[in-house]
This record gives sequence, structure tokens and C-alpha cells, in this order.
Amino acid sequence: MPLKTTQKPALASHFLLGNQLCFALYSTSLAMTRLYKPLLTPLGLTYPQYVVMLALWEQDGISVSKLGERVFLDSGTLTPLLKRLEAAQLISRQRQAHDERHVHVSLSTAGKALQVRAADIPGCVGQALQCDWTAVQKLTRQLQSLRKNLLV
Amino acid sequence: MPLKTTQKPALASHFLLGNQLCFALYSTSLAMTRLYKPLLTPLGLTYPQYVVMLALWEQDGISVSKLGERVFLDSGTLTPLLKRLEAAQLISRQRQAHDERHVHVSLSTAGKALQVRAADIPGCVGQALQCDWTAVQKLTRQLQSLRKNLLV
DNA sequence: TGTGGTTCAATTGCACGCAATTTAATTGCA
DNA sequence: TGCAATTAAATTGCGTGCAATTGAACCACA
Repeated sequence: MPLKTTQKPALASHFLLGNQLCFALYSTSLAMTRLYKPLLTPLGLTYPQYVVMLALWEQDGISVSKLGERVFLDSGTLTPLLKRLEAAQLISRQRQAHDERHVHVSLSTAGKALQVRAADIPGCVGQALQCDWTAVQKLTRQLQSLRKNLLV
Repeated sequence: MPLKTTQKPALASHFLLGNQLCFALYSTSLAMTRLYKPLLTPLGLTYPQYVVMLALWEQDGISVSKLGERVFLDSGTLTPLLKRLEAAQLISRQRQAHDERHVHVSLSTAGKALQVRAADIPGCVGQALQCDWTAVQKLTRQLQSLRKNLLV
């Protein structure tokens, strides 16, 4: 059989977008953010801001670094984001008296009240996903496990 | 039994970060990008630029909008990204003669050659994931299916 | 009691994502 | 033919993400 120099190299199949977990993650995450947008815009939140609010609704009154551990973001991302939430009167930021390196983040009355206005969001999203709750939970656990491996 | 007004409202469990598929996706996708960074920096690529190169290695010589369909990004994201790839001499962009609205994107010699230098990346990533190929492929398919539902 | 190292948040600079708008080219249809 | 509607890409503006640096506060230990 003659050599076919025009043939694709064998490495090609590993590079197909359709076989890449990273790209499936990346593009699906962006698509998910787009799904949330029309639900969050009426509340005046972006998706990352919503994540921070979720973290605070779950545990109020923590430092920026503790918050960063919860949402896997650093101060470079969080500081400006928190300033915007503060400007929107949803949170307050204050230096801790006993250790002035720490900035304490806590929900305002409006910030707490916003959770009620957001109450429909998980249901709306669940509906849009068009798959059953068990499957969604299983996928969530798989992704968390993957994240754990990646963060070593 | 007396009313406990200090109890958490029933809606709280739906809001837990740990139960949210969106957050698992979001944080895992960011973690994956961080995994790629040390592999891509030596090639002078960011992760989104790598995705575009993957698309072009798979199918060279397409318009910006076709490329956008492949990678699920619009011209607002792609135009500046492609300009950077062009500045790095990895691609060329030229208006189509028969329809000057279309911009044709094609790999340069250096752009094609870069695929060889990137050949180790899928293997390195697979190693870091610490789970077997079948599971990775299955998760990839699940995410693609989810993405399909989200993009309706 | 200093003083060097550490920790935490903020800042800076760059590259996305994306909505909204603009510009230019093409198409369709009266 | 002419002009409105459509299409493609570029532009603008804003909010992330994140590496790298800075600055301030705290700690450890000689």
C-alpha cells in the first residue's frame, strides 16, 4: 500500500472538540449562565453575584477569604464584585476590629429579603433542564468529585 | 409544640451551593481552565484561544460565524480573540471576495505546526483527571446533552 | 522590643463573554 | 432599478477571572 501523505495524523482524534471534557464543561457552563441571565436581571444580579448571594444566604457574616473558599474565587475577583453588591445595598463590608486584615461581609435587610424574590429561580431552572431531579443530583455530585480532583 | 420563628425557611435547601448543578458546572469549569493554564502558557495560548485552535485544527478555513457556531461564542468574543491569534501569526483573517461580509479564518503554517507542540496536552489532562477514560467520555456526553437542552 | 516573615484584602493589567449598537455588504421584492 | 430588510462582523461598555504586585496588619522569635 502506498504512503498517503495527505492523511490526517493519528493525534487528531484526541483533539476533536466533541471528545473533550474540558470543552463540554466550558460551553455548558456558559450556556447555563445564559439560562440564568433573564431570571437574574430582574433582581439586578449577575450570575457570579448570585453565587455569592447563595453563599451568604447559606452562611452570613464571613470574611472575604472564607467566602472565597466557599465559591472558589480569590480577592482579585471578589473585591470588586462585593463593592458592587455593597453599592446595590445588598451587603455591607467592614474591617474586623480585633484583626483589621479581615473584612467581614454581611447581608443587609434588602440582601436577606432578596432571597424571597429569588425563591422561584431553582424551580425555573429545574424545569428548563428537562431531566429528572435524580439525574441532576447525580451529575452535580460527579462534577463536584471532578472539581475535587482538579483542585489538588 | 411552640412556633419556632428562628427556624430557617423551607426554601433554604434549594439554595444550598452544594445542591446546585449550575455552581458545580461553573466552579468545575473554572478549575479545569486553571489546570490547562500551565500547559497552554508555554504555547502562548489562553484556554479560549486553545478552544478556537482545536476547532480550526479540526476544520480549517471557515467564517467567523461558522467558527462561532462550533465553539458557542459570538463575534463580540471572537473578533478580538482572533485578532490576537493573528497578531501571534497563528491564523490569518481575510474578507471573502464573493461576499465581503464574511471573514475567512485560516491556519498559518505556524498555527498548523502548533498542533504537534500541543500533542501531549490531552494526555496530561487525562492523567490529572484521575478517572478512567470511559467515565470521562460518559460525563462528556451527559454535559453535551445538557448543553443541547439549554441552547433551545 | 524590634524586625523579618506571614496573612489578608486591595489594586493593576490583561483577556475573556456578552448585550447592544454600528457599519458594511447583500438580498428580496415592489 | 431602488430601497427596505437582512446578514456578518466589528465596536462599545461592563463585569468577571486571575496572575502579580502592593500595602497594611499581625505574628514569631531573637
